[in-house]
Amino acid sequence: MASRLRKAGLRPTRQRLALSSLLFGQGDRHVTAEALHCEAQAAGIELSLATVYNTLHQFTGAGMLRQVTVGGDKAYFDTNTGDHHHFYVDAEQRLIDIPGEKVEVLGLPTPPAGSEVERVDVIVRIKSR
Amino acid sequence: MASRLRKAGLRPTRQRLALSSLLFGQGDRHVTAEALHCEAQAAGIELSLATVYNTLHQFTGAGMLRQVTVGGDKAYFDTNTGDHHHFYVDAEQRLIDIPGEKVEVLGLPTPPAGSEVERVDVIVRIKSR
DNA sequence: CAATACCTTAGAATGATTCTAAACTGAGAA
DNA sequence: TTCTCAGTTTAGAATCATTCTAAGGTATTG
Repeated sequence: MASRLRKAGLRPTRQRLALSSLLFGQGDRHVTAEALHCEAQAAGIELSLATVYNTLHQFTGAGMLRQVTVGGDKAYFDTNTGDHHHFYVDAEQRLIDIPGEKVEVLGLPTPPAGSEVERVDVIVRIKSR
Repeated sequence: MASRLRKAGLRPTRQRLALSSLLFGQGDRHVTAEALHCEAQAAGIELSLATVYNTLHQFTGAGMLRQVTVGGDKAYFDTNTGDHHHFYVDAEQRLIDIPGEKVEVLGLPTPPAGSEVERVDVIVRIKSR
């Protein structure tokens, strides 16, 4: 775990190690800063909300997380950085992964001259019937 | 213009008429509340920012606008409510429409039991090369 | 162990958006 | 026309996620 941080140029501090294990110790997760902070506190880890924000951004910069934007008021961080998309359950403000291999987006125009595609996000907004 | 508002169950007030003409008087537009407010002021229309927010939401509720979420800190409102997608130019925080007819999203899994698809948003994030 | 560059943090600051409560106004009734 | 009232507007306060500041810790290297 520490080596993973070192490889990213980040010192393996107590706080970063703790957040790493919360984030990457289980399967794929979608967390908000606030939620992760609560979870850490509940696990007996003392750290400030600012540190959670810092860490999430540093991990994102290092490619260990991806930020997902769905439009609620909060930002989500996804531990799955591979090619995939999302269902978004509006009523519960919850994200569900959609594996990327199966999905294909056809017919996109070429981007404006001088620019290139960085990423294609597909968000399927769903509501209960 | 007034009839359009009446049809939506909204009184055609001075403020709503003015914002309507700014929004729908030209081609398709992507605006933020702040930007629309500035534009109105520049056009000599006195109204409060709160009214701009109220109006944008009412128009959205009436299906005259669609809210687009790209993840900056502001919300965008799109006068094009038809089937289409977006390029998002991160560096300029600017949206560009992608006509919907050409684009096809294949292979999406069926949504979780009891829920149904409300909308599929495709956002192509582009950066300058 | 000492030096130092990197980290963490409490609390303040920011900025978009929403809320509140009071004043205003369109539209139908009288 | 005037009255009435539900629907509107609004200034300013309040909220809330997020970022900033500056002061105090802590890995790491020599």
